[in-house]
Amino acid sequence: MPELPEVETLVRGLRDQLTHLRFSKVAVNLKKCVRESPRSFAHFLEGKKILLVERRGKNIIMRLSGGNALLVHLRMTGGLRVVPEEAPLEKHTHVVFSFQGRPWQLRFLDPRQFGRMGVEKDRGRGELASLAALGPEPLEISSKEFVSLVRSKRRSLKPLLLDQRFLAGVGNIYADEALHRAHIHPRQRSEALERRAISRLYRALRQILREAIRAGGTSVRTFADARGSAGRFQKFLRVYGREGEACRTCGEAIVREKVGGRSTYYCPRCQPVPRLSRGERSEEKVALDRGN
DNA sequence: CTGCATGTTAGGTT
DNA sequence: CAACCTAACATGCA
Repeated sequence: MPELPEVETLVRGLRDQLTHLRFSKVAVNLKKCVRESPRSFAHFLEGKKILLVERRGKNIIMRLSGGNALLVHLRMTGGLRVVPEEAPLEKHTHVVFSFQGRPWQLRFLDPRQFGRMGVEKDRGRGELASLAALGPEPLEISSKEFVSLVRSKRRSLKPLLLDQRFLAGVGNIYADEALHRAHIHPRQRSEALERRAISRLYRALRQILREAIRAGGTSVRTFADARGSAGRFQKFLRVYGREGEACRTCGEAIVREKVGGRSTYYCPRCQPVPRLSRGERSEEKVALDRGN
């Protein structure tokens, strides 16, 4: 499940191998992966040069000449690999890019077929319309901005962290890991979070993301970098996927629970249930008095 | 066989 | 409008 650190890992590998290359042939085997018709997609790209490879949230952006860009979103199980052209086509290979003067290919694989790509022209200053709604990058936003951003919302923290309009790039794994490191319960309401706790979350989130990038991402199921190597951050996960196992901080059993419709792992001792504010307590009391 | 997992979006409700 | 909920997508795995 590629989130910010996995996409960043992939982008770094692609940047090394693809910058300055020119597409020679683009073959689309599965129509729905590509926003345009396979013909116009391939025709558009063939002959174009890759100027830069970058990341925005969980999106991969390959900048081409004339303000054009190839955008790729891996969703849940998508992957990009650079392989020798003679390598046998792996199952679920849906798009194959070849390059002028290079004996290897870039291949897009995706067992679940949720990943999407498309070409797009920017609206000036490199701004891409399909990325306009994304929130700030967690590794670029300042602590001050983060505090006011959290304060501007009235939601539980877990679904808030997963909302790409709030912050770009955080997914289920790193949301849980950051909340655990910051000692904050996933159901804690953003509007009731004190400044010190918001700062803790800010630091925890950034630390986790940086460490995960350094480890080459987390490979829980399928993630691999551009050369096909797995990440190493799964060894450092403290809560994600560890239901029933001992918390590495306090020994308590890690709990799994749905929050905002998503599986959420946390330590009930390190991340205590948020204390209700005065107003919420009285509402609770009214509900109890009504016989709930 | 059943149900569940992931990320996103669309659609509807509160 | 903001927040929230559910379904849909396709496949592999327990």
